[in-house]
Amino acid sequence: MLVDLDYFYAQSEELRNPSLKNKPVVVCVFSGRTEESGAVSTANYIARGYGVRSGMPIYLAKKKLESVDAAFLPVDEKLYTGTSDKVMQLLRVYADEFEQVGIDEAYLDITKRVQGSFQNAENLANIIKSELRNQLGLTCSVGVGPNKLVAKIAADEKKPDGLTIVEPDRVRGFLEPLAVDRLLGVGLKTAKKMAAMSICTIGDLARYDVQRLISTFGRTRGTYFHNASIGVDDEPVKEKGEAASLSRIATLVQNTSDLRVVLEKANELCVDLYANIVEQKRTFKSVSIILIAKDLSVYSRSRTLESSSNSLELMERVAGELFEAFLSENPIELRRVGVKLSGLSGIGMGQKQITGFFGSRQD
DNA sequence: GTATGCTTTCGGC
DNA sequence: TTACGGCCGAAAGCATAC
Repeated sequence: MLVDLDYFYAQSEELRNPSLKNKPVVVCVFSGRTEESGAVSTANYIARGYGVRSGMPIYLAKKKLESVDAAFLPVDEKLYTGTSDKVMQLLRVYADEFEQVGIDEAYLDITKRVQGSFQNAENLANIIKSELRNQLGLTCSVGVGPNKLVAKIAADEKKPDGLTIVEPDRVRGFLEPLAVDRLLGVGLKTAKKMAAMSICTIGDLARYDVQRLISTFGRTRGTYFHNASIGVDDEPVKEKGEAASLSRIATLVQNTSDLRVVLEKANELCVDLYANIVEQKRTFKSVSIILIAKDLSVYSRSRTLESSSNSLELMERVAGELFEAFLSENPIELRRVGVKLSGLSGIGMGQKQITGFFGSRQD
């Protein structure tokens, strides 16, 4: 079962301030460049009715709502994390195995407790929906299926406040007419590539020769696409560990190719990241930089250290060198810059390394 | 050949 | 027609090690 909270950020705002419920609510990431620059994070369904969508420039969302009394609110991550924690605590109780995905979704393996019965699963889904509504005042959309892949697509089928059950013998028929981009891993680029191969629906994909898929998309993705198209998926519902990377990205006040301006911002991001790794008592092994040009094209560069570190000075130095090297080779105007730390591990360390070590001894 | 590590890009929310 | 965030993980593509 997949439980997906509806228009989560905007719904959290409605929960805090119920007077928002009868008007368009647009939760925005303001970049700080000008009064209105930035993008829409989430909008409630009233705003969506006016054509507002996630990722849309705020300017455009305002234009679509210019004649309406609408609320444009800045993201309040603390509020949403608090709401999310309560939701997850509630959901966890109903699962044999539980896996939170992002801030607003969770997979629940309920096979054992419903004894494999989809009728029992439907009843449980309805109980969960009522509990979320009555205890927390939130609506969600739920998908139930024989595996994670089908549950996910089922949950997307009816929103908001939906419930879609897909029993095993209905899986093929359910997926067949849907657009390929409903599959996880098929975004704009892959969908275009598939369209050029006359693959538009999941059914088209299911009928396509596996070997051709593999030669076009590679072994891993080709096989995945084929299995996904016929609803085959054996990914377990499994608790996630700590995040493997930590990043900060920010928009510059003006586009620039001036290294000094970039480094000033980069160092701010490093300080923020440093506070985070100190708080989490973690170290980093790689430092990456992310560069977004004025035309919104994205670049990244990274360097792996010889040993793990928790030093702010080293982080700033490596990021600085990467920016310097990039800009001297590509003197382009930048709009946004970011810094990412990966290869994260706890200080003292070694859980992963130790299991990896013993695991590799077997052959 | 297979496994592993690193860098870059893609895609989801 | 333009306009435009901030994260995260997965996978590709390449190099090197076994």
